[in-house]
Amino acid sequence: METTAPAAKRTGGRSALVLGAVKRATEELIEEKGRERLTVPMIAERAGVNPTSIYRRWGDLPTLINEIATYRLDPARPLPETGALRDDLTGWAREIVEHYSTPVNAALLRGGASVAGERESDCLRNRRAEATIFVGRHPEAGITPDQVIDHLVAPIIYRVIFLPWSLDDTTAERLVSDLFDLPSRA
Amino acid sequence: METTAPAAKRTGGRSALVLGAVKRATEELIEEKGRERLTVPMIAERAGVNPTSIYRRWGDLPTLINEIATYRLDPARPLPETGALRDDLTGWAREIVEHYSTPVNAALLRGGASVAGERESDCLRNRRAEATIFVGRHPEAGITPDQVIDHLVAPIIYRVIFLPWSLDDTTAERLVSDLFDLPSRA
DNA sequence: CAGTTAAAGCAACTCTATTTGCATTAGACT
DNA sequence: AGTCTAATGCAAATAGAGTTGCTTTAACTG
Repeated sequence: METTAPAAKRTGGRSALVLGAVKRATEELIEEKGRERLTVPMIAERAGVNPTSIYRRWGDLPTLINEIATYRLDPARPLPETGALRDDLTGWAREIVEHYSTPVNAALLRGGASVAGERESDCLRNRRAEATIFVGRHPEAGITPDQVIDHLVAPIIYRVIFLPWSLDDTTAERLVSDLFDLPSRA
Repeated sequence: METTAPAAKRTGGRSALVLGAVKRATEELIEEKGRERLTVPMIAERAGVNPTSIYRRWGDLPTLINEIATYRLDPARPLPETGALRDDLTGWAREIVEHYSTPVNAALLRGGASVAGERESDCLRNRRAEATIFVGRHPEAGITPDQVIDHLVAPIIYRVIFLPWSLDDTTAERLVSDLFDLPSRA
């Protein structure tokens, strides 16, 4: 039986080159033309690769886009660890805002959005994992991963997608501030 | 010169029928197949309309989807007006959650997301207008439209798009509660 | 209740995405 | 090195999207 992944047999050399070229080409083109005007042959040409190779590897464009969107922000990068939850989250949120301020990444996110829900393709699942790490370090703060998602990640992502012009380098701090300081109101 | 809009000349009768049929067909199909596998000819067939008519009216699929996504939640519907901001927002948020719990509307939203940013196609602009009305009625609460967007609308939309299974009928209240009650923390 | 013409239909055509079978290249393993 | 075969390339075939010119229908106007 093969519950264990089929495991790609050839990962280096030419295959890796193609992979990289396709990835790069997709990123460039999605930024230039946007998700809606992107096609597989277009990517293939830019990558100097045969379209067939793309179809055979990924099956279709949505799959390709989703894969790239998911792993763009390195899941292995170091996370802020200042000792204070608020500072950790501020640094982290800043990084996310900055990341998605790049047109490439914003475009990829929108592409990811259009295929989300259909499969297990939540290209932001890594963000949730990271949020969990942060709050786990400071249980005394009484903040839940869900709250971080709802009040920090969600607003950023929402604005990236629908109101990109509204993002600036004060956004992260403002949101963290809301998260911690929203006073009780009558 | 025609800087002034061409202005549609025929709005009733057959035109209206086509419009309705196309709208309905698009909604059905985007739910069935998802944004990515939707095509104009497909819609035309389901609607019993000639593809040409769609191309000529809307130009392309993204435009069509965006238009439908924008006006799905009737902008003229009555808004909650209980006298208390918190209750208004709770009712409103509930309505939004319920709206997007329908697969059709969720799919349309994702479709809207994939074309957002590229044009003035913020299919959620009406939500912002509504938020402004609510906080405008209760300036004493000290809540801004931006905060409503960030902490109420954004989390809902985020979950609709990426984590649809996480929405339930407690979501709206939870978010409003966070918005009002998030205690100050160290 | 005509006349005008916007909007829809139709059909042939173009263009481009996607598929498929086969040949070629080159990773991985011995 | 040599073998096996996964992965790519190539090219022809298919399919379906989108375009265009023209015809027909029927919504508005007077």
